Amino acid sequence: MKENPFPHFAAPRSHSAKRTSILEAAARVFCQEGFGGANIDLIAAEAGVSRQTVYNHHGDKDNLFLAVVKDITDRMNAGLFATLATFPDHPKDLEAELVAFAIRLNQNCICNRDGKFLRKLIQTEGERYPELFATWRDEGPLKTWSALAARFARLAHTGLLEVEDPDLAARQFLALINADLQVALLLGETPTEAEMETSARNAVRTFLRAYRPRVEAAKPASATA
Amino acid sequence: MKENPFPHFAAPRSHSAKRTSILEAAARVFCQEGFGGANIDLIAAEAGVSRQTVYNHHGDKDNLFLAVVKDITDRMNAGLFATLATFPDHPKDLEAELVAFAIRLNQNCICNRDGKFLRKLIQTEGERYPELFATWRDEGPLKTWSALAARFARLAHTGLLEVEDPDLAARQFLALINADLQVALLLGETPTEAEMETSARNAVRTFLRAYRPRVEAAKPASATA
DNA sequence: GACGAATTAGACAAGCGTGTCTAATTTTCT
DNA sequence: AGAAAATTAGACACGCTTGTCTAATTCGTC
Repeated sequence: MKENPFPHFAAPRSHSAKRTSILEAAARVFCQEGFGGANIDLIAAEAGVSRQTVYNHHGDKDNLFLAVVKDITDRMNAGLFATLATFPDHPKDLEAELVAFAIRLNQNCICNRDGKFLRKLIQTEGERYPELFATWRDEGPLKTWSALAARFARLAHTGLLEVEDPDLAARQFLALINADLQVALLLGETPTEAEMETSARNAVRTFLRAYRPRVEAAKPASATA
Repeated sequence: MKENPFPHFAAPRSHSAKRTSILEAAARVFCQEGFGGANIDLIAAEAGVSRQTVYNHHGDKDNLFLAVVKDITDRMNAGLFATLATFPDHPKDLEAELVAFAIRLNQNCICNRDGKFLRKLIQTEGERYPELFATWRDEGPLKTWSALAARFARLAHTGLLEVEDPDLAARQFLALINADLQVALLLGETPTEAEMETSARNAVRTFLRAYRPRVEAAKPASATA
């Protein structure tokens, strides 16, 4: 059925690949049906695996669900911080680079498959597993906000922005980024690239109108950087 | 078990009151468990009604679910437009009145029980009943945006704001209002009044910094009004 | 008080989903 | 090739849920 081109090197068919496959299928099904409506036979079928194998890998349904959430939150947080690392610390053109950053954030974190899944799982099962998602919140959004706030504070320090409360600025930046996408996201739709770009452009324009220094032009960093 | 103080006047015990009671209980259970996990026995018990009565009023589970969604969306939209009607069209103190309006919006529409239920139901079952929630979107958010946009356009016309795209301003206003509450809402928590007030204040300050006329002071209304 | 309609508790069949077990097969390692 | 481990299909028991049905009871009305 399948020839492995690296028979010596690659064990990755049976065990770990199946594990991944199960987690992905489970994520899909849990998201579409909710925990109560999810069906292990269906998960096994979508993963191309027998039901027993699902039980072998993750004891029972609860355990499988926990594994799915952990898997997604880990990937989500990794993507989040990877994208945060691309924040324009020394911008030549602040507006354009913030727009590009906002687009990356939307594409790689908020609007992608993991983002959609996580949002839905949290909304659906958040009250059933409070501590589970409390962990996620502390490790994900809270740290994201601090990290983003620190970047804005630094930009403020160089005079490019005028920010009293960097944490607030970070939250509002993220809120504005999604202002145009909220309903689509709520309904589970995935915005087009054009929509994400427009949304980012609108958000950054308003953000900068609110947070750019008001009177005298302070533009020291763009040349030195 | 229960004495009716107006035995002549009030028939409203058997039929219509039970109907309401069932819808409320069903809303609670559908929200907590999702459609798949919801249990009609539990709904009947929470409504203080026998299972058969549930089936008498709404044929089957699907029908009951549709009735619940219709009930909530109707109430939600009514509350939304009632609150929109309190928009400060002729403000003495624009910032303070916008803050008060934002608080009303959050308290009466976004953070209340119906708002929470609707958000969760849409997220949970939106893909199962696309046309159902498409109707909601067209009747609710879309009309809300237009209405709010029209108000902002009017304020811009009087010179109190400087708005190029009123629809965008409306979307961003709503996004900013929830910037500080997003995670709590996602997790199904209900923010305290103090949190809602702070969130509203922060939102309006930033909104006005972005949308208040920039250079020459156009402040005709505050004195004349 | 009596009638009719609604409600109730409970039993019931049918179907589905979980989780276990077994025996046969495939895959991986030596 | 041969041993050990993982995977598979299928059967199975068990419990839960939906939706129907019936007989008894309550409620509102006349």
